[in-house]
Amino acid sequence: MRSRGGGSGGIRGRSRFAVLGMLTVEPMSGYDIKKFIETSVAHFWRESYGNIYPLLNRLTEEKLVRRRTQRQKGKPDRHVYSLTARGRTEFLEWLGEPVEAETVRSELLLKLFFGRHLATERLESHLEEYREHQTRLLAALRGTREMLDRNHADHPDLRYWLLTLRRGELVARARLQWARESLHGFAKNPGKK
Amino acid sequence: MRSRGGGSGGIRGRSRFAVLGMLTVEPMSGYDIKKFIETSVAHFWRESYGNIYPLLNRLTEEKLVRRRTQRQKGKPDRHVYSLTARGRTEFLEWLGEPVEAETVRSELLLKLFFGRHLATERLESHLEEYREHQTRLLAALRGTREMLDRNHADHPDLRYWLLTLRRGELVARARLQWARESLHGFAKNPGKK
DNA sequence: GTCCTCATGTAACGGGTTACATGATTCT
DNA sequence: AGAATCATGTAACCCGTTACATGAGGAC
Repeated sequence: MRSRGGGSGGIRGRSRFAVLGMLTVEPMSGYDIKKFIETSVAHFWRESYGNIYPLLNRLTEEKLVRRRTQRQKGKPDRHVYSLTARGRTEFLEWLGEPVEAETVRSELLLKLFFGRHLATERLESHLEEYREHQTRLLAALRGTREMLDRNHADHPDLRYWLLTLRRGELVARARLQWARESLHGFAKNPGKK
Repeated sequence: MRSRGGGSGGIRGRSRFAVLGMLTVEPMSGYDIKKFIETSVAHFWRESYGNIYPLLNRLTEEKLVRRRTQRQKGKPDRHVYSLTARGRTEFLEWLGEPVEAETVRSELLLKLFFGRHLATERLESHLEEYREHQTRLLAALRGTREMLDRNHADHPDLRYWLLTLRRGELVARARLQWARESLHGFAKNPGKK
């Protein structure tokens, strides 16, 4: 019996397709992939180097990507990866499959759920911090959007990138609204409702 | 050097405080905890039995909870856990600490981000499914809210429970709005924007 | 008869993070 | 002088899920 356990979906991890997908944009090194993720999908997806590098090696073994090595002076060799035909096929297959249930976990909500045991000021400071975080996030999203409009107005992926940005903005706004509303609620009625 | 690796926050897992917190509501068995989670915080937190039971054993060893065993006919012994003073203290400590950065990963957004490579119908079906999912979620949240108002109108935790529900509703509505808006966008302009 | 609920637990496994290791170059 | 950027990689380790194992009693 060898198909037990494992995250949420057998042997096919989530990260592999993220990486594969980034390579549909253009050939990149592991380092590039990380940077690109940070400036494009960071609001809904992250990867660490400790995940990316071993992954790229596995993908190379599986012939889903091809590696070209560029020698550099004073720096380690730069490995530029590009999709193979098989890699592209597998990626497209995944892309068409229904989205698997997402595991959501919000530590903030968990803390608020038990908020009765928390001093009102602490509770408010949690909300406060959250509000600030969402504000920063919104600003970052707007920044990204402006950057895209400026630098990538003709990029074939632009439309889809904006789609995800838009969701980020709408959700961040809703969270912001909720944080404000909740803070007002506690300001008016510190002890109880 | 023994404090390497590990999720996001050293040896203190996220689940332990979720479990500890549930026991502030009332003493419960592992089974109860799971059920309670499903009817209260499921929209932002989940736990599996395979996590809960071993966790309760560890918490018992660490003297953060106390176990009472109830014998039953035809069923396994029922273990009812309650917080110890130490357990309560550790829980309250955690409750006051700032919320750690949350890892967000949305497979849907990842797929849409690469949407250029997807046939428009498939892309729409992803959005469609998401829209339905959010609609069901909203209905469930409203159901929970009504249930709370009916059965727990005087529960000391009610206010905080409603707070988390409210966030669930606002965010689900925003996501729903986004899904509709995006579907309209693609209906009008299937090929490109 | 078959399915659901109650009830607890273990084994296997995949996944992903953080910290460490290394080191030249360029910016401040 | 010190920090950040470029660049790749490994080791340790925690976290949590799924599938399996077991079994009585009640509902339909």
